[in-house]
Parts: sequence; structure tokens; C-alpha cells
Amino acid sequence: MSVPARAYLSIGEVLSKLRGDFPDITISKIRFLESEGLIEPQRTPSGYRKFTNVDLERLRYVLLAQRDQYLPLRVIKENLDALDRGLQPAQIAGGAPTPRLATVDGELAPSNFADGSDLRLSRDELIKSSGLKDEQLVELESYGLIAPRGRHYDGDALAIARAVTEMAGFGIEPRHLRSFKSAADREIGLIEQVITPLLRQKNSEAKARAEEVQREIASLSVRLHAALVRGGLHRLR
Amino acid sequence: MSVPARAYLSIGEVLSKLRGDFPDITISKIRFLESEGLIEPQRTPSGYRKFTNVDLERLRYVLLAQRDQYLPLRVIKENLDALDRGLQPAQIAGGAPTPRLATVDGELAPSNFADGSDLRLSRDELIKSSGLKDEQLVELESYGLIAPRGRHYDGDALAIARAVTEMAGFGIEPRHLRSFKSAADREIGLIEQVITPLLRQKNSEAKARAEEVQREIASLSVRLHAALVRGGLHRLR
DNA sequence: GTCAGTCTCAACTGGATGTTGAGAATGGAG
DNA sequence: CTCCATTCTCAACATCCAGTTGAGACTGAC
Repeated sequence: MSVPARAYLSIGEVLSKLRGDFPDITISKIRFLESEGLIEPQRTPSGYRKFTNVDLERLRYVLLAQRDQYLPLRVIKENLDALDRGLQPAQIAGGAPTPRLATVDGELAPSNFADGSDLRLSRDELIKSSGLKDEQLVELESYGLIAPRGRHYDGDALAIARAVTEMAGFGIEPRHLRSFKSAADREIGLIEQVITPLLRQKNSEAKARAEEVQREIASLSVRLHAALVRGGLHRLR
Repeated sequence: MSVPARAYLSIGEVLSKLRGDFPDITISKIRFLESEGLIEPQRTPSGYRKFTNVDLERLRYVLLAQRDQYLPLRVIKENLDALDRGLQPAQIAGGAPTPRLATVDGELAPSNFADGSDLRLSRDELIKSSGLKDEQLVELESYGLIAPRGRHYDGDALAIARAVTEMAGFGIEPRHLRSFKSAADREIGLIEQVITPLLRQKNSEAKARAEEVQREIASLSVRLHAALVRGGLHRLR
């Protein structure tokens, strides 16, 4: 196994080529990176992996991004996919200074608030724990900003009530907040559009996926919204 | 619980100040970050944590670096330590906010950390670091969702661009996002209404107050918005 | 034929990043 | 003073990521 009398490298040969730059590379790691979709070497008829130089460079890129930029594999994969689609985020540069990569922002968040979505509050409890005034609640309900679910209010209602109370402290009244409701409704509609195809599928895996997607888009929506508000405010001065 | 009649913030108050920008922050996470040495709030005689504005900004920096640069806490800590010693932290190229020193802004507690709002990106850099396609950017600009400030784009533009890119991954296109812009504009108008009286006053203390109020209402807006979306989604099933 | 090299697949590991819960103390509101 | 929401610590637990390990089988160069 000394002279590669062929156009590709075996996994062991790849290993020894990378050892110099990345001392802790292993065969199992290379296989792992393939299983994660970061590389896709061809196979011989009997199933052995065949690595071309392109595969090798791709691998170097992955290892560099990981070592020098601490990027998680998920993000590296996104960057590579972008590269494949013709976007050109980075130069790979063997040993050159830090590669400039497009870091596409991703959502880590399990978004796992103990958010009390299973909270159940009576009207009085809601008022008490939010500091809202009764007539404010009436007004909020008339605009649909808060609505009981069945005979109780949930954690979302509480969160809304609290925010409203605090805003009232700045002279902002419920009627000023109607537009929040319609904006939220539009976003919900958008999210619904995306996930209903998934929900239509019979298999329960798609449903789980739908839930996840819903959470992700919701989180993105909130981020986008926040960035827009922040940006607009910066512009004020 | 409403008016902080003292010079520092309790952990719960810190939480609500951060909620707007980082919806997944929790009390336990803040405590965890302290246990890892990333922040060191003072204590009251009875052991309660006291957070100054400096602590708050440090925390923001940590959360931003984590979310937007995917840096592991260990590396963030190294950067902060370097900053503390007055050094430029080892920086990672790319579109993310690099920590900058001491923009001393006449505030009582001068913040050492910028949030990336002073980021300046060319059009190409924006595209590169957001993963956005050129035509998407054109479209976003035509709707006013993104606009350069002078000849450069700022951190808000980057945040928006990133969110949009991710949403595109779910099949959501810029034109679906126009309503986000108008919703944000309405909120900004609302905030403006509240703070203009303050800004009219001559004394600069009122101006500082205006800035703070603006931040708080913005954060509240985002929270309210998030709660409405979350609540609406819960209702879907 | 032998034996180093390679394959798959499932189970396991170790670190990072938080979360949860118990049990106790604190402090602000009424 | 009395509540009760907030905060405290500390240990145990949970979850995800990034691989590693080992069993058992196949391949192919000498």
C-alpha cells in the first residue's frame, strides 16, 4: 500500500495525508463526518471509500473551520452546502490565516421555557399576578389580545398581561396595542402555511417535524421582529 | 418589583431586560454563566446577586458571541479575560460582532461592549456573512426591510439578513415578510410617541432616561409580540 | 492462505451546556 | 408582623454533540 497506482485515495491514505495538519484525525472521525453528511466519497464496487483530491480539500476545510473557528458541524455543513450551490463564502487556504466564512446563523435553542403553557389561572388570579386592572383586561379581551382557553387563562395570557402592565407604566394603553395582535396573527398565518403541508402527512414523524419547524420559525419571527424594531430605533437619532 | 429604587439590578430584573434580545435566557442560565466565570456580579450582604450595567453589557456580549458566532464559553471567557487585561481578543474573521473596547458614552456605568450596532459592512460583506442571495437583498431593500445607513450596513441589517436567510430555508420569501416591516414601524411610532416628550426636555438627564425608556419599551414590545405569537400557536392545536 | 485494511452498526463515552428540585433564607407589600 | 414571591446553594439529572469502541464480516495484495 505504498504507491497509489490509481486515481483515488483509500481512507487510510487520506488519514496519513491529514495527519500533518491535524494530528488527532482518525479513521473513525472521517467516517463519522461522512455519516453527518459533510463529505460524500464515492465507493468501490465492494464498498471501500474512494477519496478524490476534492474530497480531501473538503475535509481540510471542515477540519480547519472546526479547529480555528469553533464552528459546529451543522454550521460547517450549511456553509459547504451554500458553497456547493455556487455561493462563494470562503477560500480554503491550506495553512493561511483564518478563512472568512459565511456563518449562517442557526437556532440552537431548545426553546424550552418552563413557560407555564400548562398554567391555569382564574380571571382573578390573572389580574392579581399580572397587576393588570380589571377594565384593562376587559379592553384587552375586546381586542382579542387576551382570551381565556376554556374557563382559564394560560401562561401566554399571563406573559401578555405582564407586558401590558409594564407598558401601561409608560403611558401605553391597551388600545395602542391592537396592532400587535394583528401583526402576530399575520405571523401565525405565515407559520401555519408552512407547516400545514407537514401536518397533512399521515406519519407521525412528519408531525414531530412540524412541531419543530413551528418552533423554529416562531423563534425566527421573533428575532426578525426584534431586529427590525431595534434597527428602526437606531435610525431615529 | 416595578421601579428599581437602587443602583443595581436583581437577577430577575436582569432576566427581563435580556428577554427581548435573548428569549431563551433563564435565571438558571445566568447563574450557570457565573459559575463558569463569565460574569462576576457583586453580592449583597445576604448573598443576593447585584448586577450593574457593566455586568449587563458583559452578559449581552456573552450571549451574542454564543448565538451569533457559535463560540464555546471557554473561548468567550478567554476573549473577555483578554479584554479585561486591555488586549485585543483573538478575533475570528467573519461577519459577527467583534468585541470593541470602551465606547465611553457619558453614562454612569460606561459599557465596555458594543452590541454590533456599530458594525459596518459593505454590501458584499453583508451578503457573504448572512448567506443571503443578491436578489433577495434587492427585494428586501425594495420593501424597506433592510436599508444601508450611509454607505454601509449595520448589525441590525445583518441580524435581519440572517433571519431572512433561515426563513428562506423554510420556503418563506421576502415578500411574505413585508408585514413584519409595517408592524415594526408601528411599534417604533408608538415608542417615539412615548419618548419624544422626554427628548424635548433640555436637561441631559432626561435624555439618558429617554434612551433607557426606549430600550425598555422596545424590549417589552418584543416580549409582548413573542407571547402573542406563542399563544396563538398554542391555540392552533 | 494469510493478514492488514476496510466495512457496518449499535452501544458507549466524555464534555459542554444547562435544568430541576429540595430546602432554606431574604425582603417587600399589606 | 405575616405572607409569599424571589433568591440562594448544591447535587443530581438531562440533552446534545462529537466522536470512540468493539464485534463480526468482507476484501484484496502478497
